[in-house]
Amino acid sequence: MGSLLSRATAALRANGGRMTAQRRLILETLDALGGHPTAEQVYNAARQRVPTINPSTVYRTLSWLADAGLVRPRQLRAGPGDRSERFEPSPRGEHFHFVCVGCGQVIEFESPEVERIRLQFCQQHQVVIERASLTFYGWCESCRGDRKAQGRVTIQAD
Amino acid sequence: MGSLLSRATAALRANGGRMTAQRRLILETLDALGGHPTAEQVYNAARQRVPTINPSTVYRTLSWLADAGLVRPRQLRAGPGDRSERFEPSPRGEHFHFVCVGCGQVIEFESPEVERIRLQFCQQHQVVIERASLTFYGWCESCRGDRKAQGRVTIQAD
DNA sequence: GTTCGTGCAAATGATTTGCACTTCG
DNA sequence: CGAAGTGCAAATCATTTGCACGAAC
Repeated sequence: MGSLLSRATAALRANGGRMTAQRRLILETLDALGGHPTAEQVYNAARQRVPTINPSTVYRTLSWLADAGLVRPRQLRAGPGDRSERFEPSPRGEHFHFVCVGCGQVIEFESPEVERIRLQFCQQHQVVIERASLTFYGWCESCRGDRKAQGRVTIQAD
Repeated sequence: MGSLLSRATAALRANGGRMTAQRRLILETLDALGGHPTAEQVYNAARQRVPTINPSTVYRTLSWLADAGLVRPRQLRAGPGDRSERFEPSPRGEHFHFVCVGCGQVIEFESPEVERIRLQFCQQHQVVIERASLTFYGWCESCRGDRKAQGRVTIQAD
Protein backbone atom coordinates (compact mmCIF):
# COMPACT_ATOMS: atom_id res chain seq x y z
CA MET A 1 0.00 0.00 0.00
CA GLY A 2 2.24 2.75 -1.31
CA SER A 3 1.85 6.48 -1.57
CA LEU A 4 -1.13 8.15 -3.14
CA LEU A 5 1.12 9.09 -6.01
CA SER A 6 1.98 5.49 -6.78
CA ARG A 7 -1.56 4.23 -6.36
CA ALA A 8 -2.95 7.00 -8.54
CA THR A 9 -0.37 6.31 -11.20
CA ALA A 10 -1.49 2.70 -11.28
CA ALA A 11 -5.13 3.75 -11.50
CA LEU A 12 -4.29 6.04 -14.41
CA ARG A 13 -2.59 3.28 -16.35
CA ALA A 14 -5.62 1.09 -15.88
CA ASN A 15 -7.99 3.69 -17.30
CA GLY A 16 -6.06 5.39 -20.04
CA GLY A 17 -5.73 8.55 -17.98
CA ARG A 18 -2.69 10.81 -18.18
CA MET A 19 -0.12 11.68 -15.59
CA THR A 20 0.38 15.40 -15.80
CA ALA A 21 2.68 17.70 -13.87
CA GLN A 22 -0.35 19.16 -12.05
CA ARG A 23 -1.65 15.79 -10.95
CA ARG A 24 1.76 14.76 -9.74
CA LEU A 25 2.04 17.99 -7.77
CA ILE A 26 -1.37 17.56 -6.16
CA LEU A 27 -0.73 13.91 -5.32
CA GLU A 28 2.63 14.72 -3.75
CA THR A 29 1.02 17.56 -1.83
CA LEU A 30 -1.66 15.24 -0.50
CA ASP A 31 0.96 12.70 0.52
CA ALA A 32 2.94 15.41 2.28
CA LEU A 33 -0.03 17.00 4.02
CA GLY A 34 -1.71 13.85 5.31
CA GLY A 35 -4.53 14.30 7.80
CA HIS A 36 -7.82 15.74 6.58
CA PRO A 37 -7.06 18.77 4.41
CA THR A 38 -9.66 20.85 2.60
CA ALA A 39 -9.43 21.51 -1.13
CA GLU A 40 -8.26 25.01 -0.29
CA GLN A 41 -5.49 23.72 1.96
CA VAL A 42 -4.32 21.42 -0.79
CA TYR A 43 -4.43 24.30 -3.24
CA ASN A 44 -2.45 26.60 -0.95
CA ALA A 45 0.16 24.00 -0.20
CA ALA A 46 0.52 23.10 -3.88
CA ARG A 47 0.75 26.75 -4.84
CA GLN A 48 3.86 27.22 -2.74
CA ARG A 49 5.67 24.87 -5.04
CA VAL A 50 3.99 25.80 -8.31
CA PRO A 51 2.26 29.17 -8.13
CA THR A 52 0.48 28.67 -11.45
CA ILE A 53 -1.58 25.72 -10.25
CA ASN A 54 -5.28 26.46 -10.54
CA PRO A 55 -7.99 25.78 -7.95
CA SER A 56 -10.20 24.17 -10.60
CA THR A 57 -7.48 21.64 -11.26
CA VAL A 58 -7.28 20.86 -7.56
CA TYR A 59 -11.05 20.37 -7.34
CA ARG A 60 -11.08 18.26 -10.48
CA THR A 61 -8.21 16.11 -9.26
CA LEU A 62 -9.78 15.61 -5.85
CA SER A 63 -13.07 14.54 -7.30
CA TRP A 64 -11.35 12.21 -9.71
CA LEU A 65 -9.46 10.68 -6.76
CA ALA A 66 -12.69 10.35 -4.82
CA ASP A 67 -14.38 8.59 -7.74
CA ALA A 68 -11.38 6.30 -8.03
CA GLY A 69 -11.65 5.52 -4.32
CA LEU A 70 -8.17 6.82 -3.61
CA VAL A 71 -9.31 9.66 -1.43
CA ARG A 72 -12.37 9.89 0.78
CA PRO A 73 -14.47 13.04 1.09
CA ARG A 74 -15.41 13.72 4.71
CA GLN A 75 -17.70 16.20 6.34
CA LEU A 76 -15.86 17.19 9.47
CA ARG A 77 -16.77 20.71 10.39
CA ALA A 78 -15.45 22.29 13.53
CA GLY A 79 -18.38 24.71 13.64
CA PRO A 80 -21.11 26.33 11.61
CA GLY A 81 -19.61 28.50 8.92
CA ASP A 82 -17.08 25.75 8.33
CA ARG A 83 -18.59 24.68 5.06
CA SER A 84 -15.64 23.02 3.34
CA GLU A 85 -15.32 19.39 2.59
CA ARG A 86 -12.24 17.55 3.83
CA PHE A 87 -10.35 14.77 2.12
CA GLU A 88 -8.49 11.82 3.54
CA PRO A 89 -6.44 9.14 1.83
CA SER A 90 -8.77 6.18 1.78
CA PRO A 91 -7.15 2.79 2.14
CA ARG A 92 -7.24 2.72 5.92
CA GLY A 93 -10.24 0.62 6.96
CA GLU A 94 -13.47 1.88 8.46
CA HIS A 95 -12.88 4.34 11.25
CA PHE A 96 -14.52 7.31 12.85
CA HIS A 97 -13.61 10.82 13.96
CA PHE A 98 -13.41 13.14 16.90
CA VAL A 99 -13.32 16.81 15.91
CA CYS A 100 -12.14 19.47 18.35
CA VAL A 101 -14.45 22.45 17.95
CA GLY A 102 -11.79 24.64 19.52
CA CYS A 103 -8.83 24.03 17.21
CA GLY A 104 -10.24 21.83 14.45
CA GLN A 105 -7.93 18.94 15.29
CA VAL A 106 -9.21 15.55 14.16
CA ILE A 107 -8.55 12.29 16.03
CA GLU A 108 -9.41 9.03 14.29
CA PHE A 109 -10.64 6.00 16.19
CA GLU A 110 -12.06 2.56 15.59
CA SER A 111 -15.13 1.10 17.16
CA PRO A 112 -16.24 -2.46 16.53
CA GLU A 113 -19.49 -1.71 18.39
CA VAL A 114 -20.72 0.28 15.42
CA GLU A 115 -20.82 -2.89 13.36
CA ARG A 116 -23.16 -4.44 15.91
CA ILE A 117 -25.43 -1.41 15.94
CA ARG A 118 -25.49 -1.50 12.17
CA LEU A 119 -26.43 -5.17 11.97
CA GLN A 120 -29.16 -4.78 14.52
CA PHE A 121 -30.59 -1.80 12.65
CA CYS A 122 -30.51 -3.63 9.31
CA GLN A 123 -32.44 -6.56 10.66
CA GLN A 124 -34.97 -4.43 12.46
CA HIS A 125 -35.72 -2.20 9.49
CA GLN A 126 -35.04 -4.41 6.48
CA VAL A 127 -32.59 -1.92 5.02
CA VAL A 128 -29.15 -2.26 3.47
CA ILE A 129 -26.46 -0.06 5.01
CA GLU A 130 -23.52 0.87 2.85
CA ARG A 131 -21.73 3.27 5.10
CA ALA A 132 -21.68 4.35 8.73
CA SER A 133 -20.48 7.65 10.06
CA LEU A 134 -19.80 8.28 13.74
CA THR A 135 -18.43 11.65 14.73
CA PHE A 136 -17.78 13.12 18.14
CA TYR A 137 -17.60 16.88 18.57
CA GLY A 138 -15.91 18.30 21.61
CA TRP A 139 -12.79 19.80 23.13
CA CYS A 140 -9.38 18.24 22.90
CA GLU A 141 -7.05 18.09 25.87
CA SER A 142 -5.39 21.42 25.13
CA CYS A 143 -8.59 23.29 24.24
CA ARG A 144 -10.63 22.02 27.19
CA GLY A 145 -9.78 25.09 29.23
CA ASP A 146 -11.09 27.56 26.64
CA ARG A 147 -14.41 25.80 26.55
CA LYS A 148 -16.72 28.20 28.35
CA ALA A 149 -14.86 31.23 27.06
CA GLN A 150 -16.00 30.64 23.50
CA GLY A 151 -19.72 30.53 24.07
CA ARG A 152 -20.13 31.57 20.46
CA VAL A 153 -19.17 28.15 19.21
CA THR A 154 -22.48 26.47 18.49
CA ILE A 155 -21.91 23.39 16.45
CA GLN A 156 -24.62 21.72 14.51
CA ALA A 157 -25.37 18.05 14.81
CA ASP A 158 -25.92 15.58 12.06
CA MET B 1 -43.95 19.98 25.34
CA GLY B 2 -46.29 21.76 22.95
CA SER B 3 -45.98 22.79 19.35
CA LEU B 4 -43.04 24.71 17.99
CA LEU B 5 -45.37 27.67 17.68
CA SER B 6 -46.19 27.69 21.37
CA ARG B 7 -42.62 27.10 22.49
CA ALA B 8 -41.31 29.80 20.20
CA THR B 9 -43.93 32.22 21.45
CA ALA B 10 -42.76 31.61 25.00
CA ALA B 11 -39.13 32.10 23.97
CA LEU B 12 -40.06 35.39 22.31
CA ARG B 13 -41.77 36.71 25.44
CA ALA B 14 -38.70 35.86 27.47
CA ASN B 15 -36.39 37.82 25.17
CA GLY B 16 -38.41 40.80 24.08
CA GLY B 17 -38.73 39.41 20.57
CA ARG B 18 -41.83 40.02 18.43
CA MET B 19 -44.35 37.58 17.07
CA THR B 20 -44.89 38.53 13.48
CA ALA B 21 -47.20 37.07 10.87
CA GLN B 22 -44.17 35.65 9.03
CA ARG B 23 -42.78 33.91 12.09
CA ARG B 24 -46.16 32.44 12.91
CA LEU B 25 -46.47 31.20 9.34
CA ILE B 26 -43.01 29.59 9.39
CA LEU B 27 -43.58 28.00 12.80
CA GLU B 28 -46.92 26.55 11.73
CA THR B 29 -45.32 25.30 8.54
CA LEU B 30 -42.57 23.57 10.51
CA ASP B 31 -45.14 22.00 12.81
CA ALA B 32 -47.12 20.80 9.82
CA LEU B 33 -44.14 19.48 7.87
CA GLY B 34 -42.41 17.60 10.67
CA GLY B 35 -39.55 15.32 9.68
CA HIS B 36 -36.28 16.90 8.50
CA PRO B 37 -37.12 19.63 5.99
CA THR B 38 -34.58 21.87 4.30
CA ALA B 39 -34.90 25.65 4.41
CA GLU B 40 -36.10 25.51 0.84
CA GLN B 41 -38.81 22.99 1.66
CA VAL B 42 -40.00 25.18 4.49
CA TYR B 43 -39.98 28.17 2.16
CA ASN B 44 -41.95 26.37 -0.53
CA ALA B 45 -44.52 25.04 1.88
CA ALA B 46 -44.94 28.44 3.53
CA ARG B 47 -45.22 30.12 0.15
CA GLN B 48 -48.31 28.08 -0.71
CA ARG B 49 -50.16 29.83 2.07
CA VAL B 50 -48.54 33.26 1.80
CA PRO B 51 -46.84 33.79 -1.56
CA THR B 52 -45.12 36.99 -0.40
CA ILE B 53 -43.00 35.26 2.22
CA ASN B 54 -39.29 35.77 1.52
CA PRO B 55 -36.51 33.15 1.63
CA SER B 56 -34.36 35.47 3.74
CA THR B 57 -37.05 35.53 6.37
CA VAL B 58 -37.16 31.76 6.39
CA TYR B 59 -33.39 31.53 6.79
CA ARG B 60 -33.39 34.16 9.50
CA THR B 61 -36.20 32.47 11.38
CA LEU B 62 -34.56 29.07 11.16
CA SER B 63 -31.27 30.34 12.46
CA TRP B 64 -33.02 32.18 15.27
CA LEU B 65 -34.82 28.94 16.18
CA ALA B 66 -31.56 27.04 16.06
CA ASP B 67 -29.90 29.57 18.37
CA ALA B 68 -32.87 29.32 20.71
CA GLY B 69 -32.51 25.55 20.72
CA LEU B 70 -36.00 25.04 19.31
CA VAL B 71 -34.84 23.49 16.09
CA ARG B 72 -31.76 21.45 15.37
CA PRO B 73 -29.68 21.84 12.20
CA ARG B 74 -28.70 18.46 10.78
CA GLN B 75 -26.40 17.41 8.01
CA LEU B 76 -28.20 14.54 6.39
CA ARG B 77 -27.34 14.40 2.75
CA ALA B 78 -28.62 11.64 0.55
CA GLY B 79 -25.75 12.11 -1.86
CA PRO B 80 -23.08 14.51 -3.07
CA GLY B 81 -24.68 17.52 -4.64
CA ASP B 82 -27.17 17.48 -1.79
CA ARG B 83 -25.72 20.50 -0.12
CA SER B 84 -28.63 21.73 1.95
CA GLU B 85 -28.90 21.69 5.67
CA ARG B 86 -31.93 20.04 7.25
CA PHE B 87 -33.82 21.09 10.35
CA GLU B 88 -35.60 19.05 12.95
CA PRO B 89 -37.65 20.13 15.95
CA SER B 90 -35.26 19.63 18.84
CA PRO B 91 -36.82 18.51 22.10
CA ARG B 92 -36.66 14.80 21.37
CA GLY B 93 -33.62 13.41 23.15
CA GLU B 94 -30.36 12.25 21.58
CA HIS B 95 -30.96 10.03 18.61
CA PHE B 96 -29.34 9.12 15.33
CA HIS B 97 -30.30 8.75 11.69
CA PHE B 98 -30.50 6.39 8.80
CA VAL B 99 -30.63 8.12 5.42
CA CYS B 100 -31.83 6.30 2.32
CA VAL B 101 -29.57 7.35 -0.54
CA GLY B 102 -32.25 6.25 -2.98
CA CYS B 103 -35.23 8.32 -1.87
CA GLY B 104 -33.82 10.56 0.86
CA GLN B 105 -36.06 9.09 3.54
CA VAL B 106 -34.75 9.49 7.08
CA ILE B 107 -35.35 6.97 9.87
CA GLU B 108 -34.47 7.98 13.43
CA PHE B 109 -33.16 5.51 15.96
CA GLU B 110 -31.71 5.39 19.43
CA SER B 111 -28.58 3.60 20.49
CA PRO B 112 -27.42 3.47 24.09
CA GLU B 113 -24.17 1.87 22.91
CA VAL B 114 -23.01 5.22 21.58
CA GLU B 115 -22.90 6.56 25.11
CA ARG B 116 -20.48 3.80 26.06
CA ILE B 117 -18.26 4.42 23.06
CA ARG B 118 -18.24 8.09 23.93
CA LEU B 119 -17.25 7.53 27.56
CA GLN B 120 -14.49 5.17 26.59
CA PHE B 121 -13.13 7.64 24.08
CA CYS B 122 -13.23 10.51 26.57
CA GLN B 123 -11.23 8.60 29.12
CA GLN B 124 -8.71 7.34 26.63
CA HIS B 125 -8.02 10.72 25.08
CA GLN B 126 -8.69 13.18 27.89
CA VAL B 127 -11.22 15.09 25.79
CA VAL B 128 -14.68 16.49 26.50
CA ILE B 129 -17.37 15.41 24.06
CA GLU B 130 -20.36 17.67 23.62
CA ARG B 131 -22.16 15.94 20.83
CA ALA B 132 -22.18 12.64 19.00
CA SER B 133 -23.43 12.02 15.51
CA LEU B 134 -24.06 8.54 14.13
CA THR B 135 -25.48 8.26 10.64
CA PHE B 136 -26.10 5.23 8.49
CA TYR B 137 -26.33 5.60 4.73
CA GLY B 138 -28.01 2.91 2.71
CA TRP B 139 -31.12 1.71 0.96
CA CYS B 140 -34.52 1.54 2.58
CA GLU B 141 -36.81 -1.42 2.11
CA SER B 142 -38.53 -0.02 -0.97
CA CYS B 143 -35.35 1.30 -2.63
CA ARG B 144 -33.26 -1.81 -2.04
CA GLY B 145 -34.14 -3.14 -5.48
CA ASP B 146 -32.92 -0.04 -7.33
CA ARG B 147 -29.55 -0.29 -5.66
CA LYS B 148 -27.27 -1.41 -8.44
CA ALA B 149 -29.22 0.49 -11.05
CA GLN B 150 -28.18 3.87 -9.72
CA GLY B 151 -24.43 3.42 -9.83
CA ARG B 152 -24.20 7.20 -10.03
CA VAL B 153 -25.06 7.55 -6.38
CA THR B 154 -21.71 7.93 -4.67
CA ILE B 155 -22.21 9.18 -1.17
CA GLN B 156 -19.48 10.70 0.84
CA ALA B 157 -18.69 9.62 4.36
CA ASP B 158 -18.10 11.72 7.40
C1' DG C 1 -42.41 56.55 18.54
C1' DT C 2 -38.77 53.32 18.83
C1' DT C 3 -36.82 49.20 18.02
C1' DC C 4 -37.11 44.91 15.81
C1' DG C 5 -38.24 42.46 11.68
C1' DT C 6 -38.99 42.06 6.69
C1' DG C 7 -38.26 42.37 1.67
C1' DC C 8 -35.27 43.02 -1.84
C1' DA C 9 -31.15 42.92 -4.22
C1' DA C 10 -26.48 42.33 -3.93
C1' DA C 11 -22.61 39.81 -1.63
C1' DT C 12 -20.53 35.58 -0.05
C1' DG C 13 -17.97 31.18 -0.20
C1' DA C 14 -17.31 26.75 -1.84
C1' DT C 15 -17.49 24.36 -5.77
C1' DT C 16 -18.57 23.46 -10.78
C1' DT C 17 -18.64 24.26 -15.65
C1' DG C 18 -17.98 25.98 -20.66
C1' DC C 19 -14.66 26.85 -23.67
C1' DA C 20 -10.39 27.79 -26.02
C1' DC C 21 -5.79 26.36 -25.53
C1' DT C 22 -2.12 22.98 -24.24
C1' DT C 23 0.05 18.68 -23.64
C1' DC C 24 0.49 13.67 -22.99
C1' DG C 25 0.83 9.41 -25.27
C1' DC D 1 -2.40 13.95 -34.48
C1' DG D 2 -6.24 13.42 -31.20
C1' DA D 3 -8.15 12.72 -26.90
C1' DA D 4 -7.56 14.12 -22.23
C1' DG D 5 -6.36 17.76 -19.09
C1' DT D 6 -5.69 22.68 -17.79
C1' DG D 7 -6.49 27.67 -16.96
C1' DC D 8 -9.52 31.18 -16.79
C1' DA D 9 -13.69 33.47 -16.14
C1' DA D 10 -18.35 33.00 -15.54
C1' DA D 11 -22.06 30.19 -13.51
C1' DT D 12 -24.19 27.72 -9.69
C1' DC D 13 -26.22 26.77 -5.21
C1' DA D 14 -27.15 27.52 -0.55
C1' DT D 15 -26.94 30.94 2.49
C1' DT D 16 -25.94 35.66 4.40
C1' DT D 17 -26.00 40.60 4.63
C1' DG D 18 -26.81 45.86 3.96
C1' DC D 19 -30.18 48.89 3.78
C1' DA D 20 -34.58 51.39 3.41
C1' DC D 21 -39.21 50.58 4.63
C1' DG D 22 -42.93 48.62 7.64
C1' DA D 23 -44.99 46.91 11.66
C1' DA D 24 -45.18 45.13 16.77
C1' DC D 25 -45.27 46.72 21.45
